[in-house]
Amino acid sequence: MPYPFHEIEPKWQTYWDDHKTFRTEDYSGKPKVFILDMYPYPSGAGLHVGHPEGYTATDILCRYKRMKGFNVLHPIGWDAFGLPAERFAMQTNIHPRITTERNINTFRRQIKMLGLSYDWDREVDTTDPDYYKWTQWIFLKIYNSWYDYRVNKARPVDELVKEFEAVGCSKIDCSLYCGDDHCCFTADGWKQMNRIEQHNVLKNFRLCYIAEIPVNWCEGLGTVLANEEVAEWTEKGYTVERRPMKQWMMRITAYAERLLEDGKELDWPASTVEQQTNWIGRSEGAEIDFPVSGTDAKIRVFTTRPDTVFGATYMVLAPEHPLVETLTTAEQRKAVDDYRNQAKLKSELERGIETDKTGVFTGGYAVNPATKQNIPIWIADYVLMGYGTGAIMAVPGHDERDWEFARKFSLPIVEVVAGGNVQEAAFSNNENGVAVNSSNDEVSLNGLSVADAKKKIIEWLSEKGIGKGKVQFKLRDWLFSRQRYWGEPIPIIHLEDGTLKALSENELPLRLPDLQKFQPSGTTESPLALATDWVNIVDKETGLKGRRETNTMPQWAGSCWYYLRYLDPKNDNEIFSKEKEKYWMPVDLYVGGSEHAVLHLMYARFWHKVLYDLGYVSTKEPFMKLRHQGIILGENSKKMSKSLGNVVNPDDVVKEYGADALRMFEMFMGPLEEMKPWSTRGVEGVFRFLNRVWRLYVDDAGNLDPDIKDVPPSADVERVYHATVKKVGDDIERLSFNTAIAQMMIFVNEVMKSETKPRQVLEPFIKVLSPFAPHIAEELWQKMGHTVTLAYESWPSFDPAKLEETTVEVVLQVNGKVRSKISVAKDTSEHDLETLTLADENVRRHIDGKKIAKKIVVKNKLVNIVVK
RNA sequence: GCCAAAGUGGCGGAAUUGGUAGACGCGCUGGACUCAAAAUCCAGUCCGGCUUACACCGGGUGAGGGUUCGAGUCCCUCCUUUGGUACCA
Repeated sequence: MPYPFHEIEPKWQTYWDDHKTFRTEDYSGKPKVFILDMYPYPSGAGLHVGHPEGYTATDILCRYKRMKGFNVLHPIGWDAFGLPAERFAMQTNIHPRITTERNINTFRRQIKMLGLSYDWDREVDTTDPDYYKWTQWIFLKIYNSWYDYRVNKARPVDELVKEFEAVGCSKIDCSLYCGDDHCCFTADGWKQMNRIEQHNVLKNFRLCYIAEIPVNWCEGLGTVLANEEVAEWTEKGYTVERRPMKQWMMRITAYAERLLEDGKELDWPASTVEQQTNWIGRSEGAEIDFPVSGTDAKIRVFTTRPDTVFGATYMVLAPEHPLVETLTTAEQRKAVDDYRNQAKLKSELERGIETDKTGVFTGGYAVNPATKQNIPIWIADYVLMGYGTGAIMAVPGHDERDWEFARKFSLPIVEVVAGGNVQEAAFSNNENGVAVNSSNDEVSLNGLSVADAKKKIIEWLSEKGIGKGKVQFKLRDWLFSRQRYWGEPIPIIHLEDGTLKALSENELPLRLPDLQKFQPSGTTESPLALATDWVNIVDKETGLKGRRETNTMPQWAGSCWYYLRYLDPKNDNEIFSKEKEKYWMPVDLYVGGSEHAVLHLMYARFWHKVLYDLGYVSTKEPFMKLRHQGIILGENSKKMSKSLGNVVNPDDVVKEYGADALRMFEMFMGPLEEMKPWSTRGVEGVFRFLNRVWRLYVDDAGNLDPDIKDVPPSADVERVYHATVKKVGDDIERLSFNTAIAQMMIFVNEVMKSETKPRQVLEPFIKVLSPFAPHIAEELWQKMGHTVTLAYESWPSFDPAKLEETTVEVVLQVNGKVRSKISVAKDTSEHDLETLTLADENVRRHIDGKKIAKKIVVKNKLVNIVVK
């Protein structure tokens, strides 16, 4: 008969619930630790076996830390806005609120079934108006802030207005905001502007703004997607097209440098930090203006190799570049128009697949500012409008792409860095090269290293006002709006005079209106556009008619700050109390899937930094230590999927083997971070172990085994016990749960072998087991005669002296090969070891008649005799 | 193509600092208990050779090379797998 997990698991879950065993006190005298799980999206399919993996790992750590005397914050909640619920609503007209609630209830039941020690009084739900009120509040904070590059932080727009009133924009580098410096104004100039004019100046500064840009429109989903999201949905078979649309953007680019810099200090998986680094894509170089021949226009390019400017023999603009229109000559008009139309039809993806270079000549020429020569201007789709300035100076001698293009269209190739053969291939990997053919009347780079040449040419360009050093990022601003119903409404009103008006804080939450139908509006607007009563309003302050923003926030919004709401989840007056934030933050350990490496984890860091700048949080970074749990594959080592029929349902596993067995198996499978296949046999293995544990303590009648007595343990049992306490503790700290479980198995095997059942080791062993298998542990603890939960019992200590064996096995090697093993007293001297080795029969066989060249003796470990 | 991580028995994996490779579990083989089965318990299990047996010998951590008394662990080259990225100027 297997042990009665069916009875004891619900029993203890009820006990923990009734006693609020895991409720966390703020400001207890104990040291704090904040251990966070990535909260789930409560899908209709229920929990899958991937969820318990990360959740059990953190649960074990939390239960261990409680026993070690820590005040542990370990909350859970629901990332419940999202597309699946809305798509279901489109098909059924059942309100997503209803399906969401149903799914949350399922998830909550399943999570409780696993015995996870969350503080359920801190549960959050992103779709709850009491929660999204604060998501909207943060949106307003971001909207009402601007990034002050002088002090490198976000500041309230109010302060900017005060500065404008005092000194105009004289102290601000406007080019960082509106992109040109012709609009500058004095204090008087500011005061003379009307409301609309002032509004239009400020919108260039806000961290949140509306822009008309080419976005990723997904017809199938009826919404736009952020660049970061495109891959996910195209993989699922949706098509995404580029389309210019007015969308809300967040100026995450202002934080590029800090996201990069602060990321270096985090205890995160290196690959995750690197993914973010790559996504941010910092490169140093220069912006250079190339005058267009015969006009006043200039083409601005970004290059990382300003030192090669003398080798720029032509220019290339992206087909969408605004100057193409004016540059194109009559003869080239048709070819250019054809090419541009072709390029428009091609998606980014198609552009990427084609490696063959294409392009057409515009007929226009620019002047290379270094050589003063006329160089032709082409358009080609290998230049992307979205990066840099959408235009390049082409240096075919030292850039592979330019070289290919020049070859194909017979454009001149000039060597400006010596060391390669530019007629045969671009010499681009030339950081050790020396500049040549690079001089004019004013400046010469010849003979300089690449690094020095860069420095010198940037100086010259700056002096002449034709260029300057520049750091360019691949990161773009975050496309923040979605054409959906089931998301947080954006608390903004579009007034009839064309201005935007943000709601004030006391108007929050701006609730979603109830809809009867959830189909797309038929235009590119969200279904909210059809809720006319909700959408159309009259602004009380100005009397102007207005229309509410019909876009909603992306799913990431709620998860950008949920960890903060856990600190003070019921606070109606403020987002969270500052004192509580100071006490609990930062998150000490965050565990979740690596699929969020650049999305959630970067957006959350961004919001956190804005809140930090504005003084609402006290740490620069939210998540100090991050670990990813690996994906669990199906039994056939393939990704779990319905179509392959290899999906494992945690409900079934718990029904058959119990939650403790499921938890233990998921931890025993292998290292937390690795991908690993499911194995039903493996579950049975740990289930067998739990049954052995049960039989160790409980007799056939279900009572505490009378053989458990106050008898001294054997030397072996005692040693293994102390080793187990040490190893399990150490392994939990290292999140190395598989080896901790192996050690517990060794302990149980050892006690089973022994004649006696000494209470003095068996009782504390229950505590060691309890983080992993809390239900069976509580039950055994009770059978031992205890009346309250063991959750706050202190973790057993071990005696280092007891760990040490009095005799050790020493390996005897000849030429590095093991020839014999001897058992000697611990700390036998090196001299004695050597003597013993040379006397060993088997060693002698291998050294007799040979010359001993060297003897290596490592105390308590080995002796190696080297012979020739 | 580029970047990163990883390759260990029949399988999942262990070896934390360069020092006994294969802990622990699964599976398999044999045995005990049983009318029988399940469950449980005991023994064995990297591959090969030799042996009645104890033992002993050879090989072995993706491949090849190197450093070292000694390498799964460090270095070089290559192969494979997984993840990320893809004309980013």
